[in-house]
Amino acid sequence: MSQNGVGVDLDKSLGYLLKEASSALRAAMEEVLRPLGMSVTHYSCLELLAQRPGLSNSELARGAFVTRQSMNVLLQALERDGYVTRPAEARVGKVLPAQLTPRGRRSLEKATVAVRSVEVRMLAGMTETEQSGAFRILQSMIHSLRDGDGDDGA
Amino acid sequence: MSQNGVGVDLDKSLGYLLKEASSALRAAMEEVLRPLGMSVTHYSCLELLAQRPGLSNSELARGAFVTRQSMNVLLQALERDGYVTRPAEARVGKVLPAQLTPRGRRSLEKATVAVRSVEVRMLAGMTETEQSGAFRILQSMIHSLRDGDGDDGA
DNA sequence: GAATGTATGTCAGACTTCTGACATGAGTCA
DNA sequence: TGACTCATGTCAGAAGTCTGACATACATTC
Repeated sequence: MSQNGVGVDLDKSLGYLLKEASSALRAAMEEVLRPLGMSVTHYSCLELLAQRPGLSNSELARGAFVTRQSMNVLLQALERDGYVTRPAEARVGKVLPAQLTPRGRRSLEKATVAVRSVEVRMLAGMTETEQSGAFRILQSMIHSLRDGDGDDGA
Repeated sequence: MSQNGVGVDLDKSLGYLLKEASSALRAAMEEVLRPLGMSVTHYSCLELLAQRPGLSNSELARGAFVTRQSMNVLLQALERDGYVTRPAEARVGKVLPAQLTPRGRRSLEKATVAVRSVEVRMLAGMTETEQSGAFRILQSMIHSLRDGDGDDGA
């Protein structure tokens, strides 16, 4: 079970640790959202719409880190069940701005409380300084990863 | 596109940022692994086996953050294609220790190089101190999230 | 020794997400 | 105006992952 001395040192890889943390966060969120009959992507979509009303399907997809095809499947279900509304036709271009219905907003309320409790638990034992340090570091990672996106920027 | 002043402040959520970073890492890994015909889970499985030969299906699943059923599907394919071997019968219990074949090891080599380059890119612009800080912070998050796993430990 | 609890490997089916493809609309540029 | 590029919404099929279930094997307890 412990290190075999091979040398690649998975135990010390920040990438692995990042994946581990993200996995733990997702699991914790799933756990508190399940009783509400909501998946993480489902919640993400609603939360995004609450904070930025009028987001399009593609924008929601980017915000929830899935493809626009996946988000479309979800959005159609949410629309069918009355959590979200979209105009039948686009006022400009093809973009259909989505809005939460009162039902969607109501459904989101409990979920937000549950998710926030998870985030609070995650941050437990970290000082303010450490939290802002984590913020900076994660942003640095994101920027570095997206910077050279396969093509060298030479 | 920018903050609407609603108040939940997704932009400042460490949970969201963690998901964003993890998503960027996964995307970067997929990008370099795709030319090698390998998925992230596929690579994770091989890397785990290289570092800890003899891991069982269930242990590999935990290491790659998927269910043992998902890992089983992958393992059977890897076995069929000659990247991995498992004994036909368990020497003790039901555990079947898996091993990389020479072909599996060869296949892993290029992938390891590719993935390491991604990790190096991710860490670019971070000092040693920041990296160890990131390490500690991520571990703290993981521990806190798993600590109270739904039931209060009272 | 028997009963219980826990962990494993595996099969089957359902669900989610993805890749590929197409048509449409806006913006740019000659 | 016309050609070109880019982004969007959407459909269809494929691939990956999950939940549920079952049989089996070990450990603990009585």
